[in-house]
Amino acid sequence: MSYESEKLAEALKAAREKKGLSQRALSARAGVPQSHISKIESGAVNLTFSSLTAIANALDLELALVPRKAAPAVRTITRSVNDAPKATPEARKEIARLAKQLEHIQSLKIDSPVFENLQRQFREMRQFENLIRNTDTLRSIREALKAVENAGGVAALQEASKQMNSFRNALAHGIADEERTRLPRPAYRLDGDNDE
Amino acid sequence: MSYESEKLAEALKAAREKKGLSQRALSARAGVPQSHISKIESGAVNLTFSSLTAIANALDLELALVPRKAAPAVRTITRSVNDAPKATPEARKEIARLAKQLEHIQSLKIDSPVFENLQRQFREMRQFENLIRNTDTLRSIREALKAVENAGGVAALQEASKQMNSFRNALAHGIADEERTRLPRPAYRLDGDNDE
DNA sequence: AAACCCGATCTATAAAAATAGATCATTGCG
DNA sequence: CGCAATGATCTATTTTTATAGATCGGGTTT
Repeated sequence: MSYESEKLAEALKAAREKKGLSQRALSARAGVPQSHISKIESGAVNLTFSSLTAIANALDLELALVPRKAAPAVRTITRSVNDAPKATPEARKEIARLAKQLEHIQSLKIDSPVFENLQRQFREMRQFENLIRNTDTLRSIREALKAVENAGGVAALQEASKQMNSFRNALAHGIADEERTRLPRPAYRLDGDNDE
Repeated sequence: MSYESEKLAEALKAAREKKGLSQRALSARAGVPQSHISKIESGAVNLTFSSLTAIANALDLELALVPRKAAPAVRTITRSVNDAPKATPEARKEIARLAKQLEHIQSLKIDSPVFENLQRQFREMRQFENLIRNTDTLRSIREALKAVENAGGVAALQEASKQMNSFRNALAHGIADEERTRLPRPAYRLDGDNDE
């Protein structure tokens, strides 16, 4: 296999893992069999354009043909986007557990507005999962959710929701801090109003 | 055939014609039969990655997988290269001065990691030199660098590096910003039709 | 007219991708 | 331990690409 296709295989695999998708999950999104994704990621096939775009699309990637002259600039831009801090494996794992727990509760058909709210908070919290440095709160939330099934009922859901909300807020607040230090204000503005 | 592959076909054909190559000439360069290139350009075929890279290579194009978030900026930089817009004479002049200044500092054999970092930032910044509209920051950086020789030392280097980094980021961000407000439609994109 | 180059279109064949589906060993969790 | 999910690996079948090569009509040049 060529150097190019090895790099492609690695890039696709890395992108998939970064999004926390399994091969089967990606398979469902992209409409490509899991067995084929496995082959692609191992560099065993010379995939077609349609497969490539289907998978790239499912991974929120775009395929671009860039002039060689522009390639370095493109790499710089891409890296600046990719270099956002990465979620720790522990955080990812804990979030996966939580997601599973929520699925389970959903299957119980509780149908409470409190639960819907909790799910929304969970989704919002996940947007900041890269910033999670400590999984204690997540574990605590999961503990609270266990009680839903046993005895807690709606009260347990409310406790979990409360914790989820403050956790999400804490993360969101943390972002602003980090942004400020990671991208220092230019001493001299280029021209008028830029972003933010 | 899909929308994406039609776009790809058009992009490849346009790139070939822009370079003034016939299908047979490209065929010789890329090692792909002319008949196949004809089929590809007419969108009659779902080409494989190896064919795609062979042809793209022969056309001085590079295939890039870019995060959707970075795609607008990539389109802009691509177009800015294709349309061959030139940096303003002032920007070019100021960059030349800066380069000279850096060379001079290099000759002083300071050998600090801060300086190496600065040089890298300078190279990355230059990739966006076509977008510079205001040279104030560049002049400010040069001022900071003058202090290196006199009294500033590494502290001056750090100040320059900090400014250089912000400037580069501002340029890269400015790209996306401009795209978002001025050009709702992409110049070309290979994978299109998604919902969202 | 004759000689060329262009891109599109055919034939025919070999090689490989894509697909559906089952299976397997490993790992983590209850 | 039992159960579920993971990625890799098979089988078998269908579809498609990739290739070499000839050919065609349309232009252009000599």
